Amino acid sequence: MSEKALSSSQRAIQELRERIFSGELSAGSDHLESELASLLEMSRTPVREAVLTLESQGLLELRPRKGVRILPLSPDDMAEIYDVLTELEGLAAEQAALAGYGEKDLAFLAGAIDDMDKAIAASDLDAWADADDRFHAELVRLGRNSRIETIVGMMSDQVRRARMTTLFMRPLPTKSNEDHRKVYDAIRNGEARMARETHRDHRQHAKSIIVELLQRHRLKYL
Amino acid sequence: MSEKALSSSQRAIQELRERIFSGELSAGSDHLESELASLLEMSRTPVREAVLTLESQGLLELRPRKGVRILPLSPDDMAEIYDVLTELEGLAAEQAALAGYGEKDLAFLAGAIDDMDKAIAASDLDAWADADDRFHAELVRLGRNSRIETIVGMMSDQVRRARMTTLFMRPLPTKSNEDHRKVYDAIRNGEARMARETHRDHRQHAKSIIVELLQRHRLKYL
DNA sequence: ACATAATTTAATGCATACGCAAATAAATGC
DNA sequence: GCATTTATTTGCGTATGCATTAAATTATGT
Repeated sequence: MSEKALSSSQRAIQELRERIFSGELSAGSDHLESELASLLEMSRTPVREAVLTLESQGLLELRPRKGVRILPLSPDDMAEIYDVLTELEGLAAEQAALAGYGEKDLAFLAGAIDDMDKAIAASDLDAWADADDRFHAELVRLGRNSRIETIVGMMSDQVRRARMTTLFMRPLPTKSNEDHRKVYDAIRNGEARMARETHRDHRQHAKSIIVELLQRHRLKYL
Repeated sequence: MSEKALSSSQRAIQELRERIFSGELSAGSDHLESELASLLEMSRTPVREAVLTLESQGLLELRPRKGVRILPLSPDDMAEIYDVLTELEGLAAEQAALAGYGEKDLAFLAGAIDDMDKAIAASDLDAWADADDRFHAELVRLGRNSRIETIVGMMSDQVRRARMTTLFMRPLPTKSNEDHRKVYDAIRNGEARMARETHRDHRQHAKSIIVELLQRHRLKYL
């Protein structure tokens, strides 16, 4: 078997991430290093390293003597993040279109789109969100820019927790998949400009929906 | 006086950065944690923290038992980074134009442009690079997206060392400032699309010059 | 009673120590 | 002489303890 004995700091990163996404460590809450250490049943050292890493990824903030604060996201933060995603994924879509991928290369992307259809048919929002993540991650991968992959990954993480909430507040994203298919087709046909602009519009649309939703519900922070 | 006693890990980050940019820690070189610790005259703990931070910023890489490697940049890396800068600064320029800044708000930006002119007149490339940095940093600041500021800062750091080399290999960037002024004017006049596209072209032009320069000189890594 | 100073508390930043695992060198077998 | 095994070294990951310093609390003077 491939039993991978991962180090304590790796485990700390992983477990803290999970607990942040699940909401067990809720946005805005403060936690002492020693508290997290005993929670994860390890010493402060690996926790500290994990916390530094997660800070650089924008998930939390170190406030000396106050503890580690899980960063809340305001509507403005969401807008910022979606703007970054719009630009970088837009470029990725363009580059993917220019790469001249064949059907086989795009099979995974197509699969994610199909999965989203299925999830919508089954009204399974978690499955939809999962497939949506795969679509966006794969799109960026096809763009072949490792920096963009990293940045988009970080930004996606930051909105993951907040999206959980908003996902259940809005109607089923049935129209969303039309956009995805348009992006797919543009990439498949090498229409770079079309791929970029279609995806841009898609993301900007998502941004406005979410930001308005948050503001309408007076959710100052998530 | 404002003597700010900064912590050892802060100092480690700062000093390591300086030594990376100066080339004292050259690209591709490996260094043991203990080696860096004695270099900075502190224990391994703060260097370790600094090294983790710098790794997340893309300046170096941790290779267990091999030491920390100062990351070299290939022409492809430069292309990746410039693509990211193009997109995000382009958006920043657009947003800055939409913000409706007055002359006072843009004074710092104008100052940087003037400094570049002076530097070129004096053939002072270091001063030019410095003013160019200020221009780009200020542009991004005016775009009012803290994530973009952070990312652009990181990407600029990554190319800083490499740019030192290329700067002295190419002709004086006299034309460059025409672009800067066009961007300035577009922002000043609220011409969002113009601001974005002018700046995009500017960055893409810089990208092609540098990448071709590196390839022509067969510089595989910097 | 209020403001300020002194004292205590407690969380962090850092140094140090140690065990493990990987890399290297030495030794043994064929 | 080469390969394989065993010993040795060495760098890293983690734990732990202490020093530092910011915050909280109490004390003191007006």
